[in-house]
Amino acid sequence: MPWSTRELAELAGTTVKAVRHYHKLDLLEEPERKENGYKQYEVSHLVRLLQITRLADLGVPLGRIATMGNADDNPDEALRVLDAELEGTIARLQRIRGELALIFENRSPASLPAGFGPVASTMTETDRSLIMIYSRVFDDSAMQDMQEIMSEIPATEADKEFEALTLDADRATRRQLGESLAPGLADLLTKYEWMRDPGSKAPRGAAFAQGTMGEAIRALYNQAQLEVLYRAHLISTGAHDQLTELEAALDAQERTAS
Amino acid sequence: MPWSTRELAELAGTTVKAVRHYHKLDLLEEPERKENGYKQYEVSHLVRLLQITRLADLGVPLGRIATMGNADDNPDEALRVLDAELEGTIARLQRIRGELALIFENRSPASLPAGFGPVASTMTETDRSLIMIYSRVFDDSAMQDMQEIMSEIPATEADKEFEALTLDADRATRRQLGESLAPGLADLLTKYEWMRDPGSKAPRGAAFAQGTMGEAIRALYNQAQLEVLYRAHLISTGAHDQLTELEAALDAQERTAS
DNA sequence: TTGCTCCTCACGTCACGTGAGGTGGC
DNA sequence: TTGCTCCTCACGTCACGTGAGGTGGC
Repeated sequence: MPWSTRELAELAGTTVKAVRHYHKLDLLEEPERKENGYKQYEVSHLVRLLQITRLADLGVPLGRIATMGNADDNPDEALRVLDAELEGTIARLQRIRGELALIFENRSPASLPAGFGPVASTMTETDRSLIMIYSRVFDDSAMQDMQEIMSEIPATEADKEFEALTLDADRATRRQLGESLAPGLADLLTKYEWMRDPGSKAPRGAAFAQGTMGEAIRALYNQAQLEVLYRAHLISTGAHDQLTELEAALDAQERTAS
Repeated sequence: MPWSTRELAELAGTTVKAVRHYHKLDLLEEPERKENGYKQYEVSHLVRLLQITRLADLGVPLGRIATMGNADDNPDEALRVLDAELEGTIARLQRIRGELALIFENRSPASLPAGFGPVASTMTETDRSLIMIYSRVFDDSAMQDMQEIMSEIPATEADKEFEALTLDADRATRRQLGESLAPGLADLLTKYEWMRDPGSKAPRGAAFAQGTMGEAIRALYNQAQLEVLYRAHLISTGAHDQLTELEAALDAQERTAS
């Protein structure tokens, strides 16, 4: 007594839909039918179906099963290929699990690049956004340095004040804060020479790096913070002329406003 | 200067199509557009896109990313789930690699159930088909026994003769071969008690097992072989009456034919 | 008649990729 | 005008799953 589609599927440990799918792909021959159109499967179909499901369970794509013939031949090139693919997949998944382990260990947000986990708790949302963007612009050595900075240099009072600085901060406050931040910035520029020329650590070019960094900083800080950053930058690089120019421009602005 | 779709995608290390896909799934907000309809992405979009690609790279499904909010929160339940899934996936793939290693080691056909690799070379195509089908009908202990039989009991002259037996084999040949095979079969029935009642090792029921086995055997052996098997079975189980009946039936058949 | 099986489309899933067909910018 | 970019559908991929809508068997 031949088998119905359901019986065949259950014998092979698969589903009716899968069997029909294999017919459509010409992996499995269609059997004779009864007068009413019902399919009648024979042992040959079962054997073939078992071959298909075995290979499919091993992870061989159906398209490859088709070209493997009956695959009862000896260990095929296709299986070697599959094995190599599996090796790669396993390695990739294990790397991911490694990253997840670090995330769990540090309770760090998943979106930070690897390595910043341990210092994530000391970072503001703005810091994190900047780091995410920088990691797309700078090379690994630069990111290493930034990580070092984050973990080794404690936030000063001035840093905290800077973070909290609002748009309406007055000029004296902005000037003082710029001056307070300058020494720390100068230290950084001494310790990390490349920061004077960040483009040198940007694989996609200095112009690209400058543009992206600028865009990020302008979006993430308010106007008062941007001025303070600019002041600290000018002081720490000894650009006194430009500092004088800035003060003059602000004088002019105030006069216009009043 | 805001970014175009392509620029944004490249900054984030992904593709234009992926970005558009995230829009369609409402994972990423659509930016303002220029008069000509071109999209203009800001830093906020880049930050969000980097979050999305990071999670997607970790293997979080996009639908889950959507419900994770900005996912900048601490290690989320979703990541624990993901980690557990990864653990399972890796284990499964490693099991598969283990099976592949056995296949390579024994140069055995992939479609045989695990364990039959080492004896595959001694098996005929018919043997392999039978084993594949039996493995869907009998439990592991029964399959273990069959493997033992295959590996420990060498093929006799009679076995080889049986395999080669064609439909036109004459009655004397059939009778002799049945008698030659009977002692081996009797040994099996002594050593493996359950073979007298194979249904006892069939998780899906004795009737199902009988039906499937019968179907398989009838399809894989020719009429002469089937008769020889029947003879050996009757002799080894001591069913002399039925053997006499068989001979009588064959006598009658010959008379009719002549 | 009822409930169950079998059949054949056709569309859905997942994360995009691949054109098609049209427009804008230089 | 040419070549390149951007845009929006619409369909394809992979291995089936999920109905829909209809028929046969008891």
